[in-house]
Amino acid sequence: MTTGQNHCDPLESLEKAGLQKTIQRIVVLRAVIRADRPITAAEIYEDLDVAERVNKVTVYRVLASLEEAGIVRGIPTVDGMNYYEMACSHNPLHAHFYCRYCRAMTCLGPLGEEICQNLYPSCRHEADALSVSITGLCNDCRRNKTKRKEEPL
Amino acid sequence: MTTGQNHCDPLESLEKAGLQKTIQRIVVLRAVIRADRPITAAEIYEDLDVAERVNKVTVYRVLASLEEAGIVRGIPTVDGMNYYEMACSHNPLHAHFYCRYCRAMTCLGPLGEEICQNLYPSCRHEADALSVSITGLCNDCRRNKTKRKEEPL
DNA sequence: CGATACTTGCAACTGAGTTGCAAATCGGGT
DNA sequence: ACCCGATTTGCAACTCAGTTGCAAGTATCG
Repeated sequence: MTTGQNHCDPLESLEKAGLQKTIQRIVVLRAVIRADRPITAAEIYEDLDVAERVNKVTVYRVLASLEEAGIVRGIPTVDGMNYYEMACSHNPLHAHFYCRYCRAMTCLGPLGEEICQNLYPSCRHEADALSVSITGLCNDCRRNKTKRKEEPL
Repeated sequence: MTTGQNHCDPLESLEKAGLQKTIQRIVVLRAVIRADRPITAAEIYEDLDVAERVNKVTVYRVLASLEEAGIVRGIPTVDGMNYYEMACSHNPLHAHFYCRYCRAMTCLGPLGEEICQNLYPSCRHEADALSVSITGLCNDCRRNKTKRKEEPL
């Protein structure tokens, strides 16, 4: 589940959301699209080359406005970091895998209709987000288990 | 899903886990049991009366050792806070509801067998935790929507 | 182009959680 | 019951993701 995000056009998304089309928003949005997997604000900031430098604070603010506009989606992890992905690229109801060692987050694909049907009714509140996350060791980290010096979180 | 945690005995749990039975660990463990819903380290610290004062740092360290020993279970939220609940009180696979306004977390009950069966196989990694969390407004906060001055996160 | 509302960058701050280290406590062996 | 090494605690200082206030800059609309 790591393909097909490139049909999301930054300018078009901002237009539709009624947000001003600033360079900073376009740069951040492009970084999220380019990543093609959920990434953190810090990763976005570090991945920007000198030409498209954007202040770290701005990255946070842009992500917040993009999330509020429904353009990106935030995903929290066990260690309190927030990851962002394009909202347009998936069904809002899908599961993620988070490696507690290398801290990479991958998408496991959309949840089946039956699963969602089963989860929501049990909730007698006004729900607006459903997040399923599986934590553990990814294949790479598991393979390198014996070579590692430090311990996972 | 807020009952039946009191059968977890602090001393017995520590004994079984092979952890030293210090006052601090017992005090923190009692606070988690007393809460009868997932609570944060800060809440635990504030809920302690003068007689059972434990340093804030110790609360974090105790929770970490209790989690590692499998006595309590940590649950992350969208705003990066960690909630803890007794591991013995539920099936490890259950869903939580988190109110993005009052930040109270409640348990929605265990996930059905079919749901878990559906989620795990899609994951080709070494999974050790499955967390399902539904975020939104709880009934109290929804009811008071019109009265509120500040906005939810 | 010019007015106005929104956005950015900077610096200083917040708040959850961590770390280093000396003092206190636990618990197994005698 | 007491001693000693191993573990745990408290304190203070730190880290680090994320936020805030504010002045300067920029987008958009007429």
